[in-house]
Amino acid sequence: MLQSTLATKTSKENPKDEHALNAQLLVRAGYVDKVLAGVYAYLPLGTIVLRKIEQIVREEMDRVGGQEIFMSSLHPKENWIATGRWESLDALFKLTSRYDNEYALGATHEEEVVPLMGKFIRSYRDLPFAVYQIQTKFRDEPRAKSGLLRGREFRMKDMYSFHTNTTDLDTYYSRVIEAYRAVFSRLGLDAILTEASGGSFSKLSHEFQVVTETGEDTIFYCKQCDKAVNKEISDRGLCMTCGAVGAPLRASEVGNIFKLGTKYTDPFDCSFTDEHGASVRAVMGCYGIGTSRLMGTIAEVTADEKGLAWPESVAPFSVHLLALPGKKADIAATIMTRVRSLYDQLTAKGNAVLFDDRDVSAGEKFADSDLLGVPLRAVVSEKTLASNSVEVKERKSSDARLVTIDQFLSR
RNA sequence: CGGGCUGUCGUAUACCGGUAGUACGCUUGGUUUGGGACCAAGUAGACUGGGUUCGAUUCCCAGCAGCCCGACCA
Repeated sequence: MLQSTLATKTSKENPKDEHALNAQLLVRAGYVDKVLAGVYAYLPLGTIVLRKIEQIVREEMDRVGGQEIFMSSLHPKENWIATGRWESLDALFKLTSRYDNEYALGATHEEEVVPLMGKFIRSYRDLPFAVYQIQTKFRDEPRAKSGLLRGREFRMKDMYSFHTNTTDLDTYYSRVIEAYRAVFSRLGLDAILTEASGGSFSKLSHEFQVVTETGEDTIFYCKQCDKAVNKEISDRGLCMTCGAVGAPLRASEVGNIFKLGTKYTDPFDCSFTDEHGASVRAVMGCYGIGTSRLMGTIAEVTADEKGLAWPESVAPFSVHLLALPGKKADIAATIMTRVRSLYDQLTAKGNAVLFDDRDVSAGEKFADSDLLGVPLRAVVSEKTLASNSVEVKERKSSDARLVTIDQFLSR
């Protein structure tokens, strides 16, 4: 799109109410805007990035047989009473209507998905299956912090699998681990499989952790096993596999998976009839990925002192085209004609191009380009046109090179 | 939820118990144009509620909001 028509602008100043790098850069570059502590609005650029992240997650969940659904955010109180979490989950947002009815805002969806899918679980022939959704979650966090890494309203993919027995759950659980690896790999992240506490869900769980100082978790990483253990279950940092002492690292948890067993099928009596005619409780697993936290984490770990630097897979555009028309009116007109034509051709070939056609200084265009973090920058000026070229530079590289327009178009 | 810090033009900041200044932004005009250009003019501000005081943006109290540390959490 044309940068002159982009609905947002960049800012030179860091917002004073943001301390975390991801939030400072995302706000300055106009990807998001803070609404409340831990609550952000997604602007045009941020919406594209979030959507690209969620599409990658969606594709990998589909690949392991997940069926996408979309549950409600407004929940009946009774479901949360049934599991005891109306009282025990401190972070649950509760609200009272003008008719004095009480509701919960969805902090997670076990209380919804079990009664919902339980309506269709009758026979062992109906199992296994997995359903997932990508949705906004609400958690009344006592302390929102670190920009997009810990919000009170945030985006999450949550998948729930239903099985006839724990062996079948174990098999599927392993497949999801591989699906998660694929997600993080496509997002350009090095996510470490980490053994962790199951919290209120189960004895143990697995997390995927991305190493960053802004992260809230401390993990002990074992190089030999390429695995880690969360400090919450191992104060001494011993590897759960080989027993070696791991290196302590700060990390951001971008995924978390649990074997729930019958913890949630019990209270809702979610059962099926087995081959022998007996009624058996269904067994569950649940699998979360915080997609808005992922956006913050990617921003955080890829940024440099000049700004954001998105990996191609989630970047809002693949090419940032800068026109530097210069001061001579006749030459400037020629340059703008040529660069508009180049923009049209790139777009026609399916490139997502951000075209800086604004009438601002070259320095401002370069600075904005670095801040926005589009993976490839292409500059057209009097100099480059003299050799019928564009100057190309990867955001993460400091070397620019001249490439002929034909080569650039056929890259 | 405990502890600490902070609330001033759109943004970032300064000063002050006596009519609030600077920079950026924005508007207009002119000069500029390969790393956030320059000149001129204009634009716009003290979180809310109490209290002290002749007078409060400044001091005190409360509320609200934000940030940081801790506890908690995807």
